[in-house]
Amino acid sequence: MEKKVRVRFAPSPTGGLHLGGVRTVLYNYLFAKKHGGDFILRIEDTDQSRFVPGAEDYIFETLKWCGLHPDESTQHGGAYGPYRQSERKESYRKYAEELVAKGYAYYAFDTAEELDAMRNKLRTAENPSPQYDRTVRQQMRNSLTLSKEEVDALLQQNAPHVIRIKMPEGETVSFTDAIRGEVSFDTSVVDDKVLLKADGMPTYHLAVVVDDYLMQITHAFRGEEWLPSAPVHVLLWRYLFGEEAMPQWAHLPLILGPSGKLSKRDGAKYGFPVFAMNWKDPKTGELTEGFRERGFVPEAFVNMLAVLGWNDGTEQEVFSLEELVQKFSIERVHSSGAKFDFEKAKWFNHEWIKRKEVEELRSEVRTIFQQHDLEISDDVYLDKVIGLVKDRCTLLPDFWEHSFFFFKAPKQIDFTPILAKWNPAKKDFFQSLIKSLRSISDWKATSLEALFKQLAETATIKPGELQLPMRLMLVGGKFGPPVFEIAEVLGKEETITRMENALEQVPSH
RNA sequence: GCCGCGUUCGUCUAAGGGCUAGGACGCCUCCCUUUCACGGAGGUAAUACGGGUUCGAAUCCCGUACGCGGUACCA
Repeated sequence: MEKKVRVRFAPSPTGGLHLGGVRTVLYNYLFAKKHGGDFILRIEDTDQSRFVPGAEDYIFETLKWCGLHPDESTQHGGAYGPYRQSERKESYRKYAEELVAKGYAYYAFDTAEELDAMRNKLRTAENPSPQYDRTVRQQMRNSLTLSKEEVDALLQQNAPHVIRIKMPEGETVSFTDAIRGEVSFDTSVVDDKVLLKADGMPTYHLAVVVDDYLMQITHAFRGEEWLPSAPVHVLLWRYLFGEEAMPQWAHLPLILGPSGKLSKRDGAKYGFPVFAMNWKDPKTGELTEGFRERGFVPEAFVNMLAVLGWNDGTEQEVFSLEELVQKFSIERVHSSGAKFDFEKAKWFNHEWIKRKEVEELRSEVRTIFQQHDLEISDDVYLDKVIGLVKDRCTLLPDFWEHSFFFFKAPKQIDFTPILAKWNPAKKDFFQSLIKSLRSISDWKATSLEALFKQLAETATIKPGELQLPMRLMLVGGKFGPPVFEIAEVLGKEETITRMENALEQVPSH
């Protein structure tokens, strides 16, 4: 039977999208694509106080860069919209009221001060975080302790209130996690979570259940930090829509930093990015560096993220997005957290730069050069250069140091590496080399090398002793690809010009 | 504190009762190359601890330790 899958990811627009968040989206995306299902993105903006302007656009831009952009058809209009929870506000209250009517939830009128007072009173060394649970709800101001008349009156006059779930006592709630297998909880130790806030917005707990039901979500992968609240969600499904209709869940392991959970701070502290793209918080002005700006190609970023906690069982490590879609399976996702290793991330980028076609790198490399005030118009020449140096570049900005000399003749040449062994015979050699180069018709690295060696033999100088001077003349230092390949790309005119200029500069004894 | 989830080289991982625990990153050595890389060949290094079950345990069970997460009108 064909599987009809609809997965969802609900990024919060409250500040960037860290590695773990992108990976969650990625796994949801891979699973949906593999099974021919829809990949729905829901925007969780029910906490207006934490809303950060621009964050939503940032999330969509990030996913676009990664190649994970949801289909327009599943994101705008369509049968399951709207996709922004603030726009769905009205639909939640109804379900919360239904729960109250059925006796599974209750109104609570406690003020923030009253809640504080309760927690302060109950706090002890053994119980550092007192919960609003079955042991205290009878002492609080809610529809379980107040008379029906009082409750009705309070509701009538719009007294601020929330709706809390009434956790049953002594029940074991369990469900099967696609990664961890059966997980169970004792309801006695779970608190009476708020479902509907005083401002009428749902909390995540109510929203996720209602939305998953309304959007007919079949599978939902989310971070491990949600595991402890899973029993609340199971119960809500049971009370509202029936547990059979509940989506298949998978709780993804966390991505860890050098010391504990990966944080924005780690990035700054250890010098690696933690976001896909640069993110500047408009409220604090704080900038978090992105992989894109650091010089990563999206293929490498996605690849690196995918295998941080998943593998296909073979020894393959480099996967394209298409391959990942094909090979991904949620069962092979690890249950333990993975520490992020920037060195390995760089290795993936190196691999991808090597694998990518020259044309695919063109615009990125052009951007790098522009950052060094170098505008390149000749695509054919640029392509040759990229083809010659891409194997030596780990990050995109490396293209500059590995190829700037193809576009700028060296102004000053450091001759120190060859000075000690420099002599008139060598100078003669290069002068006759220039003469021969002028008349050579086949300007290819192999031909140039053959000619070079032949002339060296005639001059009875070891070719090896002449290659370094040649390199210095062409690029100005001890770096770059094989010297004759440089000459080939540079072309006859430029090569000869550079050699002549350099020969004039060599200090003679 | 309580609840939950985890634990194989430094790191990411393979091995789902049975060969000398395999691969990759990093690091080291050598080869190639009279630049530097790429590439090639080697090397280094792990089943947290203690009990069971079994002819046989990294693998199954129990306990301990450690790590992480949760314990908000945040997601």
